[in-house]
This record gives sequence, C-alpha cells and structure tokens, in this order.
Amino acid sequence: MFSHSIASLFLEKLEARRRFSDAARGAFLALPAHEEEVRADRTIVRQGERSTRSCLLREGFLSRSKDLRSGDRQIVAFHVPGDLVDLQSVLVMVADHTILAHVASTVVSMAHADLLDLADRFPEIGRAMWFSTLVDSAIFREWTLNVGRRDAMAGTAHLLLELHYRLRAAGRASDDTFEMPVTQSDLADALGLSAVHVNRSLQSLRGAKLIRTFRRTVEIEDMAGMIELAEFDPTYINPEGPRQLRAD
Amino acid sequence: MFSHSIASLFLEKLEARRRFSDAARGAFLALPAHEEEVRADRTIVRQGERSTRSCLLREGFLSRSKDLRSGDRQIVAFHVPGDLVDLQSVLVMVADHTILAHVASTVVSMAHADLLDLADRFPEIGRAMWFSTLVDSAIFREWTLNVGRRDAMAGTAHLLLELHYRLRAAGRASDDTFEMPVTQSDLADALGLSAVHVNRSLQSLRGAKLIRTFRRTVEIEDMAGMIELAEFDPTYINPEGPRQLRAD
DNA sequence: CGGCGGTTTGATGTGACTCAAAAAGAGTGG
DNA sequence: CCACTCTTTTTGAGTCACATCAAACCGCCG
Repeated sequence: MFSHSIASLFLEKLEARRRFSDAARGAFLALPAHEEEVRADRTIVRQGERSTRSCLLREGFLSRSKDLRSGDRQIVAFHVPGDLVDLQSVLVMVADHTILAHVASTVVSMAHADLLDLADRFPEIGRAMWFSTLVDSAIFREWTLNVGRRDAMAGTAHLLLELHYRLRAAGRASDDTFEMPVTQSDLADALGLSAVHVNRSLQSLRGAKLIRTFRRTVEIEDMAGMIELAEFDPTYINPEGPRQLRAD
Repeated sequence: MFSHSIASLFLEKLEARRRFSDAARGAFLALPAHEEEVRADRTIVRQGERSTRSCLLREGFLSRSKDLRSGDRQIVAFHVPGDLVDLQSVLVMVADHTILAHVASTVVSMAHADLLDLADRFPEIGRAMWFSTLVDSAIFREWTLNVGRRDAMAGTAHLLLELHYRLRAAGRASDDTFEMPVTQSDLADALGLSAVHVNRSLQSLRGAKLIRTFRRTVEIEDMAGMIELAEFDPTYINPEGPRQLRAD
C-alpha cells in the first residue's frame, strides 16, 4: 500500500531533534515499511528468538519483559505511541526480552538491515537512532533505581508519573489525567512487587490525596506531592533538556 | 605508527567487532586523548553536572550510581578495564548519574564533540559507539531483573558471575577466581539490598559450596551450580553471540 | 599500639509476600 | 435485560525475606 507514508512516521520520530537533509529523507522514505495490527495480549517478539525488524508503535501500548524460570517476570520498559520500540536489538543476534502488546496496537516495522544500511549512508540518521536508544538506556537506569531503592509507594508514584509524562508527550493524556492501559499485576511486574501490594500502594496514594482513579484512568490530584514523594525529575526522558537547543 | 598514541586504546576497543578502514583509523588517532590517574574513592563525573568528555577505563574499577535524597544509592553498572565508560552521555546535556572509582584507576578520555564529529564522518565508527552503548543497555536490563525479581542469594550469585565473566574477558581473572574490588556495602548498593544481607547471602553461597572467598578474592567453586542458581546466561554481555552461539 | 574501614554476628522489627476468598467489572450469549 | 463466566480489584490473615540497630571482630596502616 502506502509504504511511503508509513515510513514517514518512523522518519518523523527520528527527526524530533533535528530535521534531516533532503537526501537522507528521500532515502529513508524509499525504504519498505510494513504496518501491522496486533491484538491485545499478543507477543510481538519472543525472548530467545532472532529478530530482524525494528518497529515504531503507532497506536497502543507495549511492554518489554524478561522472564525467570520460576514464572516471575520483570517488565523493563513500557512503550507509548510514537516510541521506536526495538532499536535496541538492531545490532543484536537474539532478542533478550519479550515484547508484548497490552492493548490492541498498530505497529510499523522496518528491517534491521535497511536501517543499518541507512545509518551507514547517512550519519545524521545513525545518530538519531543512537540517540533514541540512549533515551531508552536512561529509562532503564531510572527503573533500576525504582525497583532497587524506592519503597513501594514511591516506586508506584514514580512509575505513574513517568507514564503520565510520556503519554502526555505523545498527546495521549491531559495535564493531570491519563488512561493506564495495564493491570495492577502488570504494574507489579514492572515494579518488582506483588499485585496485592501494588493494589495497596495505590490505595495509599489515594488515601494521601495524591491520585484518584476511576476504572483505569488515573488522575493526578496533587502533582507537586507526587513529584516530591517520587523524587521525579523528567530530565531522564528528555535528556537534551528543553527544546530550545535547536541550533540549525 | 598507530600503537603509541593513547587514542589507540580507545580505537582498539571500538574495533573489537570489526576493523575500521585506514581513513577512519587515521582520523581517530589524530584526535587528542588525555590520560588521567584517579585515586580510589574519587568521583569522576558527578550527577547533575554537565559532562563534556567520554572515557575508556584503562586500569581500575568504576561504578555508575544514582542517588536518592534519603542517602540511599543504587549502583546501575560496574566497569572493568577496557570498558568505554561514558559513551552513554555523549548526546546528553547533564549527567544523570555519578561515576566513581573504587580503586586507583587510570582513564583515557576524549571530548564528546570530537567523538561525535568522528561518528559523523565515519559511520563505521558511529556504529561501533552505538553498539557499545547497546551492550550497556542490555546490562541495565539484566540488572533490573536482578534487583526486581531475583532473591538475595540468586541476585548476588548473578552479580558475581557477571563480574567474573567481564573481568575474565578483560584478562583480569582466571577461569574460576577473581579479585572483587568493591566492599560488600557496594555490592548491596548494586543489588538493592542492605550490606548485612549481602554478607549473609555470601555466607549462604559459601555454605552451599558454590563459592569460596579469601579477603576480596572470590573463587567460584561450583560454576555449574552458580549458573543454575542465578540463571546466568552471558549472552547479554556479548549480544552478537560469541563463537558458541552462532546458530547455523 | 591505637584507630579505622570493613566484615560478621545477634536480636528485633517491618515491608512486602503468599494464600485464599469476596467483591466488582467486563464480556458473552440467550 | 438477565444469567454466566472470566478477569481484575479488593480485603483479610498469617508468614517470611530482608531491614535496622548495635556491638564485636578483624585486618590494615600509620
């Protein structure tokens, strides 16, 4: 179909920091991209499999997770619309984690080989992809802190704030409300807690008048209080700092 | 002609996967690199500061960590000789974590600006740097799992195995013995545990005849048992799949 | 020889887990 | 619109892994 306009979604995302040269854009748009619908609770990439394509999440909500023999699972990242999901594995032989769709999602994918070839021909594109994976890295580090050193309530608050921040950046949330597209048990797997305890942490947050919840939508009632409790500093999501640095 | 420059250490590391073209090598070696000795327990980069240089650890042992107001600390990575330590922050304005030398170390540094310029001119160099940060990423993910879902004994075992594996790859350890250049309290900060509990986990490992320790050297007495307990799979450290994993 | 970081031990406390079941939604079909 | 089931959230009770506190011990070094 319109692989032309589909690749442009990818392109747009990579150009978030700086617009590419016309040559680079042209080459990018000439590549084949493939759009796919994924149903809720379906696995996109399975741990241990060889993956050959990278994808951009157009709509929906994904997680990446690692499994233990015991059946325990650690979610290491969530992905919101607009995220380049799998650039982490371009240079890697075998996926070291599973990617799962939590709601019906649509995903645009391109071949690793094509992307790498492009990076070779246009350093500006290579740099944009590199940058994108560095942001992921920063999020991984923050999660390690969350899981290792914050207590349940602060960790939960931090995760909610991150989700809110990123969903809002993706145009999927208002200033204080967002739809949380995962179950409490998923949150538990992201926080290294049990589902029961996540439930109780959420209750504590409600009790402290920090958030309100109706079904799966979360309202951040006291943003300052949440930020304080979680020691949330979104710099790690936007590592260049505010957008003013566009020296063209 | 190349081998005498300090930059050549950097270069060697980046070329681990594939040798660069002569042009790229020449350009690389023409850049200024700076060697520096760091004393034990000195901070190299402080969280919140702007960092303008990246470094390669020539000798010694470093950690990267994030701090909480409470004083709690989470170590998110260790670095062994040969590691490119700070490529993570080339594209970033402000360091989101602290880098600390645990023993006297020597570090070779180059300016971010120079490295980025090089990446622009030689995509093969850009790719090598990208790749290096992707390996770091994989380690971050594994640590999140370690901290979030493994119990104290398995987590400790996993960390010891990772250190051993990487130190051996760096030529700093024998097949079953290595020098652990950090205190138990540092291990605790890496594992999200208390120092006391790390001590007890080490005792459990000794009691189970899995390891032996004399001072700070660790001997892995039962490698198979350790790997089994920790569910250790070093693929994440060598994501291309070293010799053995080359399926078909 | 005394001081100092690091390790080890013991005692006690608690945050988070497990198990189990009730309550509340969400989806399905009659 | 109700009856049925399945999933998710919520509650309660009991337990455990790991934390905290405090002191003793040890090796190292000046």
